[in-house]
This record gives sequence, structure tokens and C-alpha cells, in this order.
Amino acid sequence: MANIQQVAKLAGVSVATVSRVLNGQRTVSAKTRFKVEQAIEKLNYEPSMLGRNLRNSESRMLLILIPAITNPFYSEVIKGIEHIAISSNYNILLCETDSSPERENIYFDLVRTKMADGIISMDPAVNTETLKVLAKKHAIIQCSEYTPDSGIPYVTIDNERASYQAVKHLIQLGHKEVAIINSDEKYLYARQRMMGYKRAIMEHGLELNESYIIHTQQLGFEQGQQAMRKLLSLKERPTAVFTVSDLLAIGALKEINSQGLLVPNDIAVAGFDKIDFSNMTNPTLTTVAQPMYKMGTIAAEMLIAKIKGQEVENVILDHELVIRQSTLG
Amino acid sequence: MANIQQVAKLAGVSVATVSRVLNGQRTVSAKTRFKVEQAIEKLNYEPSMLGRNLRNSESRMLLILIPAITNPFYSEVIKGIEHIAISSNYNILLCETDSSPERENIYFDLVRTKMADGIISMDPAVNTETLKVLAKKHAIIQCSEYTPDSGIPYVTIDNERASYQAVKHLIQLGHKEVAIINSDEKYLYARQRMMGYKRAIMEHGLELNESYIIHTQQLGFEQGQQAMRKLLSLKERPTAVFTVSDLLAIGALKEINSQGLLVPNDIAVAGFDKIDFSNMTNPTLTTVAQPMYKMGTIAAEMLIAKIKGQEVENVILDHELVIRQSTLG
DNA sequence: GTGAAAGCGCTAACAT
DNA sequence: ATGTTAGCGCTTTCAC
Repeated sequence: MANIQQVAKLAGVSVATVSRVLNGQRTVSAKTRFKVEQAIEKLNYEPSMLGRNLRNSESRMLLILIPAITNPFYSEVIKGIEHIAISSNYNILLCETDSSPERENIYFDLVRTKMADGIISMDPAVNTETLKVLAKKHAIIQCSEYTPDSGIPYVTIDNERASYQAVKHLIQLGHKEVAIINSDEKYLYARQRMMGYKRAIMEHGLELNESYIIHTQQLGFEQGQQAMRKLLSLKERPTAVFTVSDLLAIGALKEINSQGLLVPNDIAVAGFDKIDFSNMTNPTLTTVAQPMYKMGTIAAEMLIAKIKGQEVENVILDHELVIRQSTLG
Repeated sequence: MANIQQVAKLAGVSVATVSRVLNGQRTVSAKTRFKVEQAIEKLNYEPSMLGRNLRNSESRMLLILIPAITNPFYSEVIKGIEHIAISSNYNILLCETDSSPERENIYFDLVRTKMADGIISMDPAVNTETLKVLAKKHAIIQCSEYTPDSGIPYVTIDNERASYQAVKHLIQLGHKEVAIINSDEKYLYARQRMMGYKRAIMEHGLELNESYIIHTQQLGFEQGQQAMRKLLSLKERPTAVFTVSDLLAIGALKEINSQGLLVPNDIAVAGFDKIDFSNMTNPTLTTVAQPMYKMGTIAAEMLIAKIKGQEVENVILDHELVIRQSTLG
């Protein structure tokens, strides 16, 4: 593997000049540039990023922290991040925490040890204390889940209102027994969506029934099934269910189906995220659309700005209630 | 940010000694080690991987090439890769090619420029010529899709046999009109699965009907729907459909449903991959289970061995036909 | 317009 | 057991 020295030698110039050509500086004469390019070609030279990165004291890597790669919600956001990253000459270090603090710490080390120039955290279970400390010395953005008043910039949606609108939709359809399948309320988004749920219930003069509130530890199909099983075993079954994730909703749908009940006739279901799957279920799923791709691009832009030392503002993106068969029939 | 010099100075030792402590060498006396650790603590020192990597001439990054991050098949494989990578102190550079040659080339540059120590390619659309050239100087493994006789080690399953078994299952159920929704046969796996399909048809004395063979450009829900629409518009509808991906199968299921037909009574459907969602459809999907996680761990182990300069053998993993409602009712 | 040289932070060979 | 030093491959300041 050739290095810059050998190129310089072959071209009969100094390494400085080779470097200038490499970096597209205009202070090199056309003749010299040509000689250098010839030498590069001949030696099949590729500049080593290891040397460049050390010299520039940067890695040009963006660390993305997600709880689980299997949730399509994150896949879409990542697509957005990737788009911006590529066009800004950054690369993505995708890190799945499985909500494990040890794993998380391994990944935090990547930025501590300069292997990553910044972090986009999408993990609701992230250790906010560590994150805050880290944010003092490193560029960090939170995406979707965030920490208010932490000084860490974030991009997200208005979870309370999104949840409110979904539940209101169910209520306006005539449902009086509306359940919610939420995730653990140690997460901010879960608390916000719960608030939206409660506000909708209250504002419409309905009764808040504690047995209609189910919490799950994770956002998966199985958790949705289990939660729905609980709800279906109730003496007074709900007639509608709002879940904070499409994955939960799809699991719930499945469980309702297995018990021989019909959606939406027996029970209406609404989810959250508008993942691709949500349009493939039978019936198709009413859900709150999050602008996932856009969220990704914005998070990436914010992070890159932050890495450059610029100030960045928090961003709240618009959501949209997408009404489909699982509530309308 | 402290560097190794400052630590050495504060501890009253040389940088070599600090380096030894950092790398856990036992040739350092307990007393000295303690002093160094104190200094590290005090300065909040974190060794820079930029320096270390340049010196060691490695990046400890593994580049993973996938066509689309949104296909859950890849997510599972990645989970496996990640598991091994972490425990071997490597990190993952996840790269989505979107089957675009330009993007692919950007990613190849990462290994050319030493930003990645090796590649696991899972992209069927990968440029095999470039890959072969690259493989001469770099560690490369192919996972799932591979290039026979290229000298590039791979881990995969027996696609022909898997496909054969799935189609045979349909035939043994009494179906005589069995269609296949395949992807473009420029991909090896597509050709292999087609061969399995044809062998099953032939061996059972059925007629090969060209109009029952549909090709799609991508593996997505929409492509499955479109393909199924074509099949349903046929004068002589097939009574069973085998698709080379669960995503296609789910799209097909959807289309059959929308046209008011029933699975499996009117048409039986079998997919491929056993992604999580395949158990959430209504009816649940008969599918060929690929050991995705294991495939990931093995690919990662092979790559790391290869990086170390060891020879590695190709691996063919077992698959399994999982029979569920979409064929059995 | 080009070159010489310093130095980014680390490891390892060699010396003691 | 510990220190000295060269050098990994690059960029950039400062001369000329």
C-alpha cells in the first residue's frame, strides 16, 4: 500500500504538494497537479484516513444510538440520517443498546476516545446523567425521545397532542371505553402520550378506567398481544384501543383476531408511527404518522452543525393522524 | 483533552509506561501502575483511538453492506454480527447501498482508505468484479448472497433445496397450479430458488406454466401486491403461490384479501425468511426459516478470522420449512 | 507555487 | 521494570 511519501517521490514533488492535490487546493499549478495525479494513478494510491483523521483530530463518524434495530421506526429515521451524513462526508456508526447500560457505555466510549465526532441518541432508556456530562465536551443531539432542560438539543414531535388526537378520534367514533397500551412511563414520550390520552378522556366527559391502562416493557408484537389479552379478559372489555407503537397495535390486532373478534366492529385499534407494516395488516391500521425520515435528516443536520461549533435550536415536527380500516371499518 | 504525554508527566513516568498500563501489560510494577492510574483518573484521560489506530494501522471497524435497512431479514443478521463484533472489540459501520453503484463505491472507499478493516457484503446487487479486486487486498466475506468460484468466502443456506421443499409442500397439499414470485434472476439466490421451484414442479409431474412465474425488481410489500395482482388477473389462477421473501408474501396476502379471496382456501401462500412479522399476519405465514442471527455471528467470526490473516471455509447453514396457516388453514 | 519540517497521539523495538 | 525514540500517514505553517 502506497503512502503519500511514495507518491511525492514518484511525482518528484514534496508531500505537501501531494496533500494539496489530494485536498483540491487551487494553489497547485496544473502541470504539477498532473504529475501528482499520474503518480497517484500509477501507484494505485489511496490516502489513509487514519493519518488524516489523527492529523485533523476527527473521525468523521456519527454515532447513532437506538434501542433495537428491528423496530422499523428507527430504520426509517436512520435512512434520513444516512442521507445527510453521506452528503456531508460523514459515516454512520449504528449502535444498538438493547437498552443495556453496559452496551451504552461501550458506545459512549467511542466518542470519548474520538472514534466518533458526535451522537444522535434515539434511545429512550439512555442514561441522561451520563449523556448530560458527555454533552459538555461532545456534540450530542436527541432524536424523538429527549431530556427537557438538559441543554441537549433535540428534534421530536408533540407527543401529547398526537396522542390526544388519536384518542379523540376514537371517542368521536362513539367509543366510550377506550384503553391505552403504553410503554413504561419512565420514558418521557410515554408520559406525554399518557397525558394526551387522559386529556382526551377528560375533555369528553368520559370516565378514566385504570384497568384500561396497560404498560409494556418493550415495543414488540408479543407485548402487544399480551397486553391485548389482558384487556380482553376484562369483565368490561374496552371497545377501542390506542397503542403507542404500531408494533404493539399489530400484536393487539393479532390477539383480537385469534379470539375470533373483529376489528373494528368489536374493537377499534389505533397505533403510532405509521411504519410500512401498518398498511399491510388486515384491516389496515389507523395510526399517527411521524415524519421519520425528516426527523433523521434534521437530527443529522443539527449534529453536524453542532460538531462545527454552531448553536442549534430544538425542532418540533408535525405529525398526522392517518385514519384507516382498523377504526373506520 | 489530556493526552498520553500529560498523563506520563503527571505520573512521573514515560509515555511508554502509560501505554503499557493502558494495554494491560504485566511488565509494570504495581506501584507504577497505581501512579499511572491515579494520573489517568485525575486528568480524566481517555486514550485517543485516532492515534492508536494510526499506529496499529487498523480501524477496528467492520463494514456491513446491505441493500435496504428496512428489510427485517437484514436487521436480524446485523444483530448477530453486532454480537460478535462487540465481544471482539470491533464496531459496525452499517452501509445501505440502495443497490446504487455510486453509494456502494463510497462505501468501498472506506476500506480502501483504511476506515474499515473488512467487509461483510449482504448486497445481492454488489458489483462482484469490484468486490473480487478488493478481496485481493482486503478481508471480505459474503453473507447470504455470494459469488461462486470468486475465492471470496461466504456463509449462506441451500437456496435451491429450501425453495424445492417449500414448493413441494404446496404440491403435496394437492396444488397443481403453483406460482412463484421471484426477484430478478440476475441474483444468484433468485436463480437458485427458481431451480428449486422448477425441480419440484418437474419431479411431481406438473406442467411448468410460464405465466405463473413473476419477477419483481425489489423485495417490498408493493412488489408483492403488484405481482399478485398479475397472477389474479390470469384466466387460470394459480391455487398456490411461493414467494422468495416474506415481504413479497405479505404484500401478496394483502392483495388476495383485498380482492375478497381467502388464504389458504382460495389461494395458499408461502414466503421466505421467517421475519417476525410473518407470524402476525392473518392468516399466519408459512415460510422458510433462515438462521439469520446465526448467519450474522458466523459471518462476523469469518471476517475477523480473515482480518487476522487466517484461512476461512465457506459455511452452508440449515434452513427449515415452517408450516403455518397460510398453507394449512 | 512549492518545499521543509513540525506534530497530531499512540505503540513497540531497543536500550538500560 | 522502565525510558528513549522512531515512526504510523497525514496536514499545515512558515519560508522561499
